[in-house]
Amino acid sequence: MPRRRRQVVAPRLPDEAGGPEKRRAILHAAVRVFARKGYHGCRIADVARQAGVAYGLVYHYFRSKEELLESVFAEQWAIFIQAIHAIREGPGSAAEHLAAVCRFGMDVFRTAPDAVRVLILEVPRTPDGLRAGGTRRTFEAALRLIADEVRRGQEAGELRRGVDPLVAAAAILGSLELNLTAMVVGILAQPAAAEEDLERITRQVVEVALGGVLPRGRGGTAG
Amino acid sequence: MPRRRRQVVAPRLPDEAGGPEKRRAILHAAVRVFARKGYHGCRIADVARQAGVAYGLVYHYFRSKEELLESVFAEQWAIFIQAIHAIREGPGSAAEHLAAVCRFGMDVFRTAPDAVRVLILEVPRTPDGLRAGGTRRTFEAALRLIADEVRRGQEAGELRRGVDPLVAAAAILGSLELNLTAMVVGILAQPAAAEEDLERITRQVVEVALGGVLPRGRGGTAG
Amino acid sequence: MPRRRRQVVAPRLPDEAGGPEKRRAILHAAVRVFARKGYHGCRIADVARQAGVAYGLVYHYFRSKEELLESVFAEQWAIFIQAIHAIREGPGSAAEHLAAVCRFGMDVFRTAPDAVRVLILEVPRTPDGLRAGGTRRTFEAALRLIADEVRRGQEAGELRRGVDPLVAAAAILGSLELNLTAMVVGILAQPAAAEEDLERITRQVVEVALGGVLPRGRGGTAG
Amino acid sequence: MPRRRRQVVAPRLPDEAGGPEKRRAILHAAVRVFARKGYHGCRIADVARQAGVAYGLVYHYFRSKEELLESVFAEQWAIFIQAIHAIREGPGSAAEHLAAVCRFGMDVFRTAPDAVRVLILEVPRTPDGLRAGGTRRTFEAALRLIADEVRRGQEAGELRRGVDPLVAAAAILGSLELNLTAMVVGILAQPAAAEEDLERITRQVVEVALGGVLPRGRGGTAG
DNA sequence: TATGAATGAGAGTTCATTCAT
DNA sequence: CATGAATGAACTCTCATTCAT
Repeated sequence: MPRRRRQVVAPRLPDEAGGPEKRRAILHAAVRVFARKGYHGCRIADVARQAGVAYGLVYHYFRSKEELLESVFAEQWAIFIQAIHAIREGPGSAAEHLAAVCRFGMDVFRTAPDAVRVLILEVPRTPDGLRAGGTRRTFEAALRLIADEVRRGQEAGELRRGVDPLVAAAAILGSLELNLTAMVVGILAQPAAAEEDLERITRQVVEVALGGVLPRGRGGTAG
Repeated sequence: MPRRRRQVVAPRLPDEAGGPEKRRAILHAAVRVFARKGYHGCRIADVARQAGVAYGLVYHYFRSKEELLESVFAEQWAIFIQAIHAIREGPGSAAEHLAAVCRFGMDVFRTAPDAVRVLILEVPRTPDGLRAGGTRRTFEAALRLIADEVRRGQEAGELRRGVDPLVAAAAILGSLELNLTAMVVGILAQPAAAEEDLERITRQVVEVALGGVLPRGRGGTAG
Repeated sequence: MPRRRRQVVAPRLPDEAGGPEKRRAILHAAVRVFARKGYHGCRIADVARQAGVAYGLVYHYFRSKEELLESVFAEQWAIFIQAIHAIREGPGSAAEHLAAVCRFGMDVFRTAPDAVRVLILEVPRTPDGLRAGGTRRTFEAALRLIADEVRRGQEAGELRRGVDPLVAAAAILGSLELNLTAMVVGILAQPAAAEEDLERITRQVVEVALGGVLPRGRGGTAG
Repeated sequence: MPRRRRQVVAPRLPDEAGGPEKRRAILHAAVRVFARKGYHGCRIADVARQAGVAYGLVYHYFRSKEELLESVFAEQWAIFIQAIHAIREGPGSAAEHLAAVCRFGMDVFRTAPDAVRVLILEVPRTPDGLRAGGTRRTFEAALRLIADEVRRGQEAGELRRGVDPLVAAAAILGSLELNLTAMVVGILAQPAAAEEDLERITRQVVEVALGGVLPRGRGGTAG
């Protein structure tokens, strides 16, 4: 099996969203502040100070604190979803695509741990969290996108059949997420860890997320 | 493969440990209220009203709102960890043990969806969340417990070697958690769903969490 | 002038007020706790703990926290007023009587600094303080008692005439009080200071309170 | 005895130093409210209402209720200390200076009884009162300033030697304070009293504070 | 007498949001 | 666009007081 993974990753973090410079400064500051103090633990004033803009300007660009978080979330997930799309349209099998998705997530953590921190730990804290609103829709969209890729793989005979693609997608994303969480909170290696450590963990996460823990060739499952 | 899973499960929800009756009422009410309105979205008054006690009594038993959440968390996870221990000491292979753990998580959701909701969605939102404090320690303990079981399975030759047990444990718990999340937020079936739906999902979650999505007998991994 | 002061002092601190033992324990504890943490800075629970009695017992003996403070105040001032009476009825001139009063105040501070602390710093903090209620009446009574002694001295030709006895009384008590305050807060010597230091300060306080700062034999006043 | 006292007084109440208009309004309102209901007996809402500003604005300018009281205290004593400095640098003997200080205190009471009420009755009741913090330092500074003037008088031979200047200073301020207290609580004349009453009391306070109650020409002291 | 769990009004503080400039 | 003073509702926590035992 070829080791040419990078060719399907295509991360290319767009280093800006739309809008004027100060708006981006606020968004960028929000990521850092949310990551450091948490959504509920920070004040609009903190974001404004971090962005180097006046208090009131935050409200010029965002209707409310919640909308600010949603914007952060939407922007980050847009990147993630965009990456998934790029990967899907790239070469490789469905399994390779899914692996590339995991790999991309781990890479982003290496590059921008704050953003991952916010996505993983803070986003569900918005007043209605994943229960309703744009955040939930975005989350569901990502899940279905992965599930769709699983289905394609099943149809192509590359992936095991008989598993609900949605369950499989949740398992893959969940594996990725909890491993990221473990890194975020310091149970696994920190983002500042040595390159090879991160690389090794990444490889294992991909391996387990897709291949499970059971030995190859073993018949049924454990349950 | 035999279908005698229940023999290793041994859930036995203890009717909530120590403390006087009113204390337990408050704890129980907190689970419901946190589940319904979220930790940040509810007031102590809501908990007191739900418990049918006076406002001040909450502060008679718990130092602060945060401590109340931590107590809920500790109590719920104690149940989960206790179940893991019981499962480990029961009969069956490591793989069966891990499967039983997943199964137990899904069962609890069926029995007490509010508790799962709080554990999954609310706990990480305490002021310091998983970053520090007893909550983080409890989380890490559970993770290491699972990892230990994985290691035992690897040593016994029942599970694939070459995978960091901690990574594998995070993958298993993450699969479980995100599938539960998907159910909690309604993307997958609700807890009120038909028995057979839940049973089917449970089986699949276990299957994917442990066995991955790659077909049996296939050699390496996808990445 | 004779140096036989002690003969007119007759302090004799009654080491108990009426009521059962536990009541006295509470009163005694209140003095210590009020002295250490202040009336508004302490809770009934603190007093109960210090007294070694149950929470509710405080309310068995005292109608309210305020009544507890008033009881402390009344008891302490009763001692002070009783001493003034004893001094008045003892031998010596009016000036000697007044000096003995000051001396008594300083002596009590040496013996029971906590009690003085409460009288000086805490009593006026009761909800209505010196503005109304029994506390104010007690304070006024003491002031008038001193003023009366001044008047007697003036009539006997021992003290300067032409000064309102009430003003003079306030001046004497004020001198005493602010010197005690300075000691209480540590600007002057602490109660733990060497005997001779306290003795010297006491002598000077008496001297200045009664004799002023102007040199003897000088005609009018400075103003 | 010359009646030219006013030349050394130089009160000149600065119309309350720095800060925007609303800040001063809050400070001014705090003086009135603290004077009327006491520090512990009033709520921030009372101050805000009295100042005609919104609740939250109090916290925009002052970190806490306690800081508000400290600010009131600091501002009032700044005026007092400034007056003492002005008096010291003005013409006249040390005795005249001390008399002018007493006179100034009495004058302020006539002009702004509320401020005096707060200084006398409320300030020591802040959580740590005179025991620690800026309040205690300010108090000590004033005391030492007076003591210094006493020392100068002693060195110039205008005042009796052999008295600790600090004790003498405490006696003078104490005389002043307790006479003010007696006026504040209504035992002596009210600030609304006739001019001549206040003038007479003022004269007597000065006379007693500096000259004591012993007759002129009498040798030793009473104690 | 004695206990301490139970009560609930009250107040300090925070901070998202608005608005005049 | 930009600013930051001004607003006030909301909420946590405290603690004096009551009461059943």
